[in-house]
Amino acid sequence: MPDVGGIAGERLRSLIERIERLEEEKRTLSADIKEVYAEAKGTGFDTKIMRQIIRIRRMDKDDVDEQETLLDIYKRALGMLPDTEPASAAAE
Amino acid sequence: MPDVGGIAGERLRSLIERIERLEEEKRTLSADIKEVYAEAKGTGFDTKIMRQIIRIRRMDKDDVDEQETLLDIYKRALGMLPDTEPASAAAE
Amino acid sequence: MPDVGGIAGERLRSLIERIERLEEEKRTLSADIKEVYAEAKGTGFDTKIMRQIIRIRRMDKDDVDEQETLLDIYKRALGMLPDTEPASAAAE
Amino acid sequence: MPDVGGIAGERLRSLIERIERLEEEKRTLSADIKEVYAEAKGTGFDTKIMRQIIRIRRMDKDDVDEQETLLDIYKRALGMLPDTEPASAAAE
DNA sequence: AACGTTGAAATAGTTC
DNA sequence: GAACTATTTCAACGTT
Repeated sequence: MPDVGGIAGERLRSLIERIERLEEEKRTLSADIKEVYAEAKGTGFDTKIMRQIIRIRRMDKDDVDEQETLLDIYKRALGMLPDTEPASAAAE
Repeated sequence: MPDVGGIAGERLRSLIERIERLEEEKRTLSADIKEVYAEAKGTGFDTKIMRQIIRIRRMDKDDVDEQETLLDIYKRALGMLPDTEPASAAAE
Repeated sequence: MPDVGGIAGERLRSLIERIERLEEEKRTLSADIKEVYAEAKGTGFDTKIMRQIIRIRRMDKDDVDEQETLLDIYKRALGMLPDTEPASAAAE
Repeated sequence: MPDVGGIAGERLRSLIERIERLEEEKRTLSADIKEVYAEAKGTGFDTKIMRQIIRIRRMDKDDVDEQETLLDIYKRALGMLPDTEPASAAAE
């Protein structure tokens, strides 16, 4: 650690508090998700199956994302995209 | 599932999309947190220790007071506390 | 898997059976614990509180000393501890 | 709770210590299982697959057990077993 | 007996 | 790629 108790202490505190805030937001979202599942269950849906569906869709999406990344690489190699911009900027 | 393909299908889709949106937000926050840790590391801090501090602070914050009263009765019965002092006095 | 159907098959079976035996023993112990709780409940004790006490005693026993030294440095930097005292002195 | 600090205290302590001993044994078994998995991994086996196999075998066994229970019920209904004894007399 | 809650197990992700 | 940590999932338990 660079320094104890001085400026570094303040810096560390700031970093930690930023993380704690972000984690708090994550926890809120987790609670929201839990609520939606509870609502779904109350309506008669099987949440275990829902979880599976969501997992599958996420994996499918990852595959698609991966494909798109590859596609961009090829496009760029072919001069179909500018060299300096990220691929996702193309949709802006 | 209450009904397949009709209104229930729409309802299910809606629930799943809500969850997916919330999970996407969570992923964004996770990425943010990761960034802060990377920044901290770049400044020379030990991220492993930082994680421990954050964990400890979180546990400290957890409110256990409401059940301590009952617990004290049992602890006292077990000799884990003196008969005459309140629980919180034990650490003084 | 290193080899299918030959020696590896026997090896695999042996490993799996060892695990299954250990898990069976675990299940027996869980049943024993459940019995003790049932007995306690029959005698008039509040098993929920008992579980809490057991959890607390387990946590108390956990050894965290080795990492406290490093932690103290950081905690001090965060103002969570006085500059001059060791961490362990705070509980004295 | 029946009584605080007197005989009940001793009784409670005894119950808790019995549970703690059983839980300690459980923890030992868990560690043993972990070791076996580590050994398996070291030999080149895929532990994730192993876990699946063990789960499947356990479920199959549960099915068999359930079948046997049903079988007993039918047997009893048919007078092939005495009315007053449970099928698994060994558990008495 | 269904519900929510909690604790353990498994998996995924991250770091070294 | 191996170990550790964090997250997620699954099962058990008490409760209503």
